[in-house]
Amino acid sequence: MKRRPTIIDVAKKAGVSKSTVSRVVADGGQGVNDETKERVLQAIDELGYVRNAIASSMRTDRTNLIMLAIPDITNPYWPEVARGVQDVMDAEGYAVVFANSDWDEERELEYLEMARRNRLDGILINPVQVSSAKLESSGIPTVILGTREAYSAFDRVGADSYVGTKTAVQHLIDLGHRRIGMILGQLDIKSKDSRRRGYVDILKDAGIPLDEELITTVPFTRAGGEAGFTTLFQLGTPPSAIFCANDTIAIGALQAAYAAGVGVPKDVSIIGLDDIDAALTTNPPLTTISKPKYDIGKQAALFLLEHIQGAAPSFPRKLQLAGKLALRGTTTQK
Amino acid sequence: MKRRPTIIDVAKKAGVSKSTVSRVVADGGQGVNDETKERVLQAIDELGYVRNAIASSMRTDRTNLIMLAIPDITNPYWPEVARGVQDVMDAEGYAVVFANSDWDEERELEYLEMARRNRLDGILINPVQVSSAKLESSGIPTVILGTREAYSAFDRVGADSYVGTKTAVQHLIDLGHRRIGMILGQLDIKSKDSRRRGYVDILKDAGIPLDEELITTVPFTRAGGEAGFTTLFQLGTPPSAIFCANDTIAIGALQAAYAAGVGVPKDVSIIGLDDIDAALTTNPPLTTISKPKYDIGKQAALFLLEHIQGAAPSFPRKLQLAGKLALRGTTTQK
DNA sequence: AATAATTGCGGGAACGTTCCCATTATAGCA
DNA sequence: TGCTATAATGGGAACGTTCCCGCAATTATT
Repeated sequence: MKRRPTIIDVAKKAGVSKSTVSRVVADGGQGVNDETKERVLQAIDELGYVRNAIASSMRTDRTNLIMLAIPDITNPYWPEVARGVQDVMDAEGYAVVFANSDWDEERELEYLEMARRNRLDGILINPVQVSSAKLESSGIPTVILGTREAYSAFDRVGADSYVGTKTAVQHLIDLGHRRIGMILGQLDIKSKDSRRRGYVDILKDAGIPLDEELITTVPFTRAGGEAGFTTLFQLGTPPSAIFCANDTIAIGALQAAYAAGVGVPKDVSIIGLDDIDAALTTNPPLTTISKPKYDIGKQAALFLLEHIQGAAPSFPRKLQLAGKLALRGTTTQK
Repeated sequence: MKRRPTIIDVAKKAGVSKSTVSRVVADGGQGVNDETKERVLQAIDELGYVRNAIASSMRTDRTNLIMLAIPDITNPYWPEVARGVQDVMDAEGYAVVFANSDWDEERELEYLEMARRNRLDGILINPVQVSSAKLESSGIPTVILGTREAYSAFDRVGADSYVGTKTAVQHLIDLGHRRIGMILGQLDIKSKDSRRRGYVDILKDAGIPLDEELITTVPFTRAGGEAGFTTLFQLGTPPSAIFCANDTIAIGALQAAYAAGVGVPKDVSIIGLDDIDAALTTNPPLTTISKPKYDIGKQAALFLLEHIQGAAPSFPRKLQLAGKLALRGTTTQK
């Protein structure tokens, strides 16, 4: 294995000191006159010198690497968020390490340890079970994806599910629906669900009495959506419209309706939340609240850059990006 | 900023040399007796020492980092491949940096440069335009995702689109179809298309004459699929079945059929390639050839590990994983 | 019992860069 | 003209770990 040229080799060839080469390579030539700089760049070219970021990191304690820790990259919500993160960080010279927590605390902790060991400059995480204290004690700048109150000590960026839910249910009310079902997704985390609050509040605003039997809770899967639809349609008076906690559930409900010979949107309107890719491929295409996934990733990355660069305010921020109604084919007037 | 404890601090506290601490931390205690090892581990615990992987890398020239370079993480084909890569590398203690080439050579080259600068241990890449010579000159162990002949000097892992196409068209033939259309996807790369070869060969095997007007080429988008369907259905004698170059095109064709009042599968059977998530959400669910995306990622990662560990054979390997027919709702007997 | 091999441990040097302080020459100001 | 400030450059040390060789003690072999 041929030894790679170092800054010392470049210095010798250009007839300058290693400090001067470093000034050209790391500081863009600041403090070096143009003639000297040219000599150095030429020597770099002739030798095929490639800077060693590991050695730089030893001295600077900066790696230009961050971690994006999410539950699972194959979940259709996350690739677009990831893309927003990557585009911002890439433009600033950072590389992004991806980690899948699989909704498991032990994995979350292992990745935290990896981040510490590798001296990563920052962490973007959609935490599942890891405690806020553990995140803080890593000593690495961290921004939370999602807006859970358990992490209120950190900057948080997420979608506003409360407002998204209200928008969705308002859309159904505007279409004349009064008997509106809701299929909630079940999480391991016992959190106060913003979707439920949004639904309850918008019904109250509209003067529609709350009927608990119109609310059912299922796993966040398509099969869960199918089960939820079946439950709601076995009621004495089924709902004329259903709000689903996310698109995956909504697609399951849509498929269950088709299988049961219930017309969508003719007999029941269905609306989701998220606007994943598949929402455009159903028949009819799914009406949903579109979460700005790319912008969530982008904004979280911008917050993290501020922390890394020491420019973040000392108080934690909570940024909730509003979703927009994506009116397609699964909702219609009662 | 409090200085973090180093191996020297641990050595002092445990009453041993730094070499002994290193043997405990890096070699699992090999060459250190149990009593000494326990003293070192206790000192590590009390001091909260965290190993510095950057310093290790300086000495070992190993980072335990690899790069996964793909065109775009938001393309529904790639998250599952990525997941296969991550699960294998994660289990071996490697972290994975993700890169999006956006089908642009300049970006590909920039990421290669980043990989060199950061002394990454390996590269997994679905190359678009970057040359084989450039990949070789990086000096970093590299495995190709996909099986393009332009990269025959490297180990390659991909799906067998030739066999996949033959399987799909054979399925249509078995259902009695003889007038079988094909919507091909257009790439910037002028490659000999294995899908086209598979189609031509299987028709010849079945004694069905090739009719060029049954072949149309569109962009790899849903809109492309719509346009391709429209073209084929404007023929004097439309096909009774259509093979689509990937699921995204197939979903577009399915939507165009619905919009044109053409029944699927009653009036035309449609089959895709890939088995992306959305294939399960169409109505009817898409019959397709399921590429083993997770296994492609996994196998490529296993090859890369062999290269990193110096255990790879000196001849390049080409591994093509067969797809399987996923029989759903868009194909039926003529 | 003597010699050879193995085990356990320590200290110096290497890895490749950045930072800091010192020196010299040049430019600017009183 | 003399003094001060600035620009350009160089060399030593730091960053935190691993590797290598040497030494001493213990175990195994002849």
